[in-house]
Amino acid sequence: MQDKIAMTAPGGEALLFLTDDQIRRGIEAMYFAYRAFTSDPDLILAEMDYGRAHHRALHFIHRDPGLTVTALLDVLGVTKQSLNRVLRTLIEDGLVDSRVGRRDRRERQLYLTDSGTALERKLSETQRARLRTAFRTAGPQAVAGFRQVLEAMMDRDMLRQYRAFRDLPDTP
Amino acid sequence: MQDKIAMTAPGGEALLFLTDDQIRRGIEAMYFAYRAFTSDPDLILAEMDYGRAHHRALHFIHRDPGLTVTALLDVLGVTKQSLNRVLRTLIEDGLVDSRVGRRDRRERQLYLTDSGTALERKLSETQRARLRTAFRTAGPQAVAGFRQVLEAMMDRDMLRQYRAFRDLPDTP
DNA sequence: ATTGGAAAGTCAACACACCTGACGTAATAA
DNA sequence: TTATTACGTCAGGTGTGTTGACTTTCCAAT
Repeated sequence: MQDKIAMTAPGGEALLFLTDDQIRRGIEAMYFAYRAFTSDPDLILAEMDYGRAHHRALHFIHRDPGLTVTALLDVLGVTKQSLNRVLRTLIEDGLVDSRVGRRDRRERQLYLTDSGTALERKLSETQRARLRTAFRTAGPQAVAGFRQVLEAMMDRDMLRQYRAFRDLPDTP
Repeated sequence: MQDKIAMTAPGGEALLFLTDDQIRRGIEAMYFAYRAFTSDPDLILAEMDYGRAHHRALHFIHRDPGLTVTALLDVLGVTKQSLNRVLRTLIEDGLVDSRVGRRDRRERQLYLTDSGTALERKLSETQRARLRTAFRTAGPQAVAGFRQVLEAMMDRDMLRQYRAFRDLPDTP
């Protein structure tokens, strides 16, 4: 059941977990797991003519209420034209509130409305449920390894974004 | 550095790794890691008017040479119209060879040509390099956990596809 | 031998999410 | 005053996915 993961003596060369085949299995694991991971919210989103981009915007606005458009652009890594289309529909539909920046009035600070919060919760709950089950099944040690490997895969920029939010207040 | 992962006595309730915040971090880890994971091949693909769909087709044809269109459709989980557009360009460009099925002459069996093999290798090498580095950094225990959690996240169908290829010959 | 149906391929039309480039407006900073 | 930044928008394009309708090829059962 458990793959044999073995190391020879320190400095050894036969690191079974670095085999080409093991690496290939890692690649496919990423592919299939990510597909499963996005499938649940995709079903909900499709019903309301939204896509993953809407989900991502809701997620990061929820995580850091009051963040500016530029900050959101930065964390998502897309162009402003692309984000704007998504953001406009979310604002029109009353899920996101765009307020003039407090320090700098050029900036727009983004907040979820009540219904925006509700949809974000509904979408992420499906993913949380999946991850919770997977975490429980795999156990704490595996979860630690899961996060270690994923973090080691990230580029520096992404790792920075990933680590950025530890103890932020919910309302600035 | 290392997140505190703790369990109380068996049957305990304070499973820190199942905290809502820990789950959220898991969600973001998936998002950022997958983005990093696909960014390298995306750069290469963009240069040649290809996309991820082309990469995925090349990958699975490489993994299981001679598989039928239906089998590929099944593993990719897309419609035949969608796959066909991709497959047609790959065949036209001489990267994939489509041969009439041996058992059933209605079927098409798919093979990579030499240049197809070369491109698949070029694309996957970027991912393998990233994963190899991440695996080496995180260590064998973490890699085991990484795979355990990802497998636990998959749907049954995907897990079946994922497990399907262990000791297949390269040429049927 | 004819028929039913599966496998494969094709055409059309559409939606979504990304992109580049160019332009305009408002507000801060030099 | 001028330059820069932040934001929004128009236009045009690509890749990937969808439904629906249709034809051709071919195996298999009647």
